[in-house]
Amino acid sequence: MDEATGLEAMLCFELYTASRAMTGLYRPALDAAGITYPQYVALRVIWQRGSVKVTDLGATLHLDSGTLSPLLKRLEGQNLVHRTRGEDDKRTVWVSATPEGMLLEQQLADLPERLACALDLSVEDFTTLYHLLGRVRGTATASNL
Amino acid sequence: MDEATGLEAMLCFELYTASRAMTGLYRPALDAAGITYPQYVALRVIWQRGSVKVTDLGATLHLDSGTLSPLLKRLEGQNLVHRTRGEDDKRTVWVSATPEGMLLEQQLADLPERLACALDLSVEDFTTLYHLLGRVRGTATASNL
DNA sequence: CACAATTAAATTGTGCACAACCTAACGGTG
DNA sequence: CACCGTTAGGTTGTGCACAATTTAATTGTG
Repeated sequence: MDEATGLEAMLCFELYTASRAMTGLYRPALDAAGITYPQYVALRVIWQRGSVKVTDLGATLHLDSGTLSPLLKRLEGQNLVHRTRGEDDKRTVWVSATPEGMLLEQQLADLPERLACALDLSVEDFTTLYHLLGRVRGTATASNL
Repeated sequence: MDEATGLEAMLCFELYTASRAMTGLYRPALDAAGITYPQYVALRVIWQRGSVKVTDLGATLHLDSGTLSPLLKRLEGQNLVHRTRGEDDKRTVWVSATPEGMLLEQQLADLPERLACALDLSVEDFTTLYHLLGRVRGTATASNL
């Protein structure tokens, strides 16, 4: 259909570009808040759970400590989160939002809904896409070729 | 459904994780070939078109020179591509595959089909997902909130 | 209790994504 | 021809993604 690129049939490429386009949609609002998209999704988990172990955060976001350690350090540097070693198990680090970090939750509360609307998908298409993506992630994660 | 994360309703997060899971599926084969996923998609365009201007490559992949310049430099360092300044317009740089780079095309020829099968999606689901992703990318790229 | 195996984070190193800036080349107009 | 605005790539700097290694704390077993 389009000009020949050798990429037509690659679902992976569509995922790759759609994902980047979508985070680009979040960028203006997140820039204004002074955070990045990965920082934002980490904050959402922290907001929701109150206090999270780094391991659990990583399991939820599918990110390892190599990504999360510096990311959380930057959030801590901005006074958005607080980190403390576990008292029972001193290996674990608990992350929670500071008062300043909690303020951000209110400021960004309408963001996902607002941007989902900007996509101009029907509820059916949105739901279909959402579930197919979940299936792809599940299968791809489970696969060990 | 899952444990509460504050991420349930975020299509963007599903895209973000599904995309990373999918490129992870490509990783073993690409590691064996000595290239990364972004290098692979760039090579696919180069294989298809024979010779490409950096600008056109960037338009196809939705990447700018800040990403492509070092990426192509690394591919050139591996003797997979060759870069030459345009004769008519010396600002443009043409990229093409070396013989060694062309060999890779054969070696990786069955990759997308093989991995698409690993996803275990019906043809209908695959097509639906593919087109919805295209719509999302199009809308998200066009939006300027 | 001592010690090996495991686990949690952090660190290091490579490469991508993207913004901001820079330089060279081109193209048109006076 | 000289100048100005535009275009093509490259460079720099920040932050993420991920593999591999390191360190410290914990757990299990003899």
